[in-house]
Amino acid sequence: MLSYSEENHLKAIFHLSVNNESGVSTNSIASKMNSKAPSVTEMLKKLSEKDLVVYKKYQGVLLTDFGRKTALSVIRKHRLWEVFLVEKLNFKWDEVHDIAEQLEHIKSEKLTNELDKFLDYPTKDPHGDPIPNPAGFIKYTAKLVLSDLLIGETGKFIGVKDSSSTFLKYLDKREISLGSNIKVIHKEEFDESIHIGLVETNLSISVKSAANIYVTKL
Amino acid sequence: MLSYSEENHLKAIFHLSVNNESGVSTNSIASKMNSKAPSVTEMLKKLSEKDLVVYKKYQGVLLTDFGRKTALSVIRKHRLWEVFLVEKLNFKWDEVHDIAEQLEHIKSEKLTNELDKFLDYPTKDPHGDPIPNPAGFIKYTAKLVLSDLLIGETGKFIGVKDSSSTFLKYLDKREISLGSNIKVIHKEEFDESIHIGLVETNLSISVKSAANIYVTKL
DNA sequence: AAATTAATTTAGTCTAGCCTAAAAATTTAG
DNA sequence: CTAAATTTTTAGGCTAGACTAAATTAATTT
Repeated sequence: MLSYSEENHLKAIFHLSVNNESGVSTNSIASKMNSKAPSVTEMLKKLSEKDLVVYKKYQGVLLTDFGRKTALSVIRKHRLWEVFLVEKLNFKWDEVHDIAEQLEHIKSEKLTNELDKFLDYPTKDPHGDPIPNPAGFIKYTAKLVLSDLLIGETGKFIGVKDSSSTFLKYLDKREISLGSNIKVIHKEEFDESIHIGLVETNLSISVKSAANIYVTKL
Repeated sequence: MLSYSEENHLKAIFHLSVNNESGVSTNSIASKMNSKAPSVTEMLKKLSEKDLVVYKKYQGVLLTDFGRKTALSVIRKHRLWEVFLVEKLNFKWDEVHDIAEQLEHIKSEKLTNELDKFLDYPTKDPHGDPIPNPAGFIKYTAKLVLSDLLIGETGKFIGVKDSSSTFLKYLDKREISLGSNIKVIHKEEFDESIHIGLVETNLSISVKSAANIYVTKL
């Protein structure tokens, strides 16, 4: 039985592994966990004891298959609960993260699988992130960021990179929502802002925003 | 922000207060919590600091209004989640307790209230226990135990005193379920067993069981 | 390649929550 | 109304998980 802290560390390592095939650093984990390096070192020793990670001093850390599966089970729960909150309890996509952070630690396989069934086996959470299946398999969708589209190209908005409540609320205000088809009309050289067409309406957003919006080319 | 342990102690004190208007003993709390007296003493000091209980050494403990409200908020969540598990996720009434023990600590008033709405404002949990309203008000129903009914009297089964999974499964097997109308046909003097009529069918149960079934006289 | 800088680990401390054993207070009984 | 029994509290210890400060290892720079 893993503690919340152990599960959270596994999750952090999982997310950091995406860009760090060779090993995740102690500091990067500490920064993601809002803790300090010595706390992480101590935890890595414990996770290593339990065969959840492969850890050698000063060498960074990587998940074992078992650790990866465990992390994915937590992520699965997190994302299923997010769907539940939005689909069934009228939450907005910017309100669900903190509650899902709590719910993801509830221990009951039956609960997770019944929830999955109740939600009719969703494949994406409210931010467009894929939901792992019970075996820990994740179906990744090819994606690029909006700012990578060229003028004249159109993409379908399929996810956010920055899922901060601030950014999500901003997207709401601009009426840019998951599933929208976005066409790049023009790129302003001066301030690098990007003029986009949203089905019918045109609007302009910053490169920073555009770099946080995942799209698939149409 | 209260810890799980603090919330659990408040809940235990609340439940024990029902039969102990004058003050709940350290040992009784320890036994309900599956812990030891010194751990309870320590916790009582902390809860007292936070004005959740009134505690004087060697004198037993009672909840303050604030403590009572806090306990009821936890109980409310516990029972709402139980309803959710049974009504929406196909759980049986004997499977929900342990999961609700985890879910009851999730912190989000909005979540609780939206869940309440989603479940259409249930007033009882799957074991017949009343669900406190958001203000912490509980509507108690007059009830007596089945073994208190006299021969010839009929009662409606409205709750269980012993909600152990063993007993609940036993009731399932005997096909005695919440809402059944139960008529006492005969009481066996020899072994004190009670013959009851369940709408049409007649069956016999032990006094022990009958003392764990709450009914209202019809 | 040595020296400086940065990252990581070790050492030692703290708090929450639990425990056992011993002491103190209260209750019960003779 | 004392003496024994019971209950409760205190004292002291343990573990998990966090921290700061110091030491060590690795990486970078000159």
